[in-house]
Amino acid sequence: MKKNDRTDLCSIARAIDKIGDHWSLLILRDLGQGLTYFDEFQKNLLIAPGVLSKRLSTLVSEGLVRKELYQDNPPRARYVLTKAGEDFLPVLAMIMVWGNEHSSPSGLDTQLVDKSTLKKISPIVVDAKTKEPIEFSKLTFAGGPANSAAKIKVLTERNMPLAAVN
Amino acid sequence: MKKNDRTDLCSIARAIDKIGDHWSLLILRDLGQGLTYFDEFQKNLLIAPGVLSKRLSTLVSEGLVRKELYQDNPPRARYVLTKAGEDFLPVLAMIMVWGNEHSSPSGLDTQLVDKSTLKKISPIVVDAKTKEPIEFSKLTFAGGPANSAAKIKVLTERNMPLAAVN
DNA sequence: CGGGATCCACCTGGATACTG
DNA sequence: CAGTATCCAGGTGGATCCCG
Repeated sequence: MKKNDRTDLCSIARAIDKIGDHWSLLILRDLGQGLTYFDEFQKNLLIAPGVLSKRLSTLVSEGLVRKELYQDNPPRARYVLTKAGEDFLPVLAMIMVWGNEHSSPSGLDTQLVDKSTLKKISPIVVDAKTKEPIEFSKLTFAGGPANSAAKIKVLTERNMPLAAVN
Repeated sequence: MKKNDRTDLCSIARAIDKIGDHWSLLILRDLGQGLTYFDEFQKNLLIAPGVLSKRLSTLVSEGLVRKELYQDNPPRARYVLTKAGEDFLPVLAMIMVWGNEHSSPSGLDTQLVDKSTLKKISPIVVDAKTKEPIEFSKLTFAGGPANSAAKIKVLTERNMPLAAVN
């Protein structure tokens, strides 16, 4: 896929262009579990060091990960999630839910738990206002105030709403 | 990445192996918006036909999409989401939320709206029981009843919980 | 309209070795 | 420990043409 091609059209496409890579998603998952050192990622993911290095620096430059040098000589670093990185964890949580439902033939092997109580958390997506579970069959993605000219063209051709009403 | 490598370890990794591809995610997004014909995807995504064909059949074989022949001669088909495919829309919704927050430099151009009222929906992830927003900093991913031997090894080495408590 | 078949350039990951 | 450097194979996407 040619990067930066449709990045002006849709925040979903932009987000996918930024983090929609297998390795990046798995690294973010591990960061969310508290892994911090280059070596830990490499051992856990069985990823080639060069690839890991590139993925980490991409995540850093995209603002999802912060690299902290905790020692100068020799240089040692740890990686932690930024706010933007933490904000991505709900996506991973819903991926987990989908995987548990539709891609776990031998049973449940991944759960979200409270660190201190170890109680299980079951994430669901609701509307912020009503707290009602969202029925996706009744919804659609629309444009917004900042529609680009190209997006307005696409939406109009497809007879889709240009923005939400109040 | 070698496919089917760590697929026995974690439902997140399995899910990502199944649908964590740029094109597949964008196709699912379009399906969620009601696009149905090969041609529509191709025009909207500017994707090479061969690639689109492969992605669609992968999605079909993975059970997220159903291919319906609505005409025999010449053969014509439409593509629609299955239950598993619809269940993936919450993931896309949270990707949209992240993109709107962290990857929309020129403003809001993608929103989730009710098809009939055009009112805006704001998706958030909450715990199914308490309906409280999830604080991801307090959580971690744990194992589950169906942990494989390999996963038990990893969790133990990292001193992580093997499963949730009740 | 709904794709299948080809061809090719390139990119990317894997493996391995090495270094401060 | 924390990467960088190198090399290589092959997979993948884009482009194009074609067909019922």
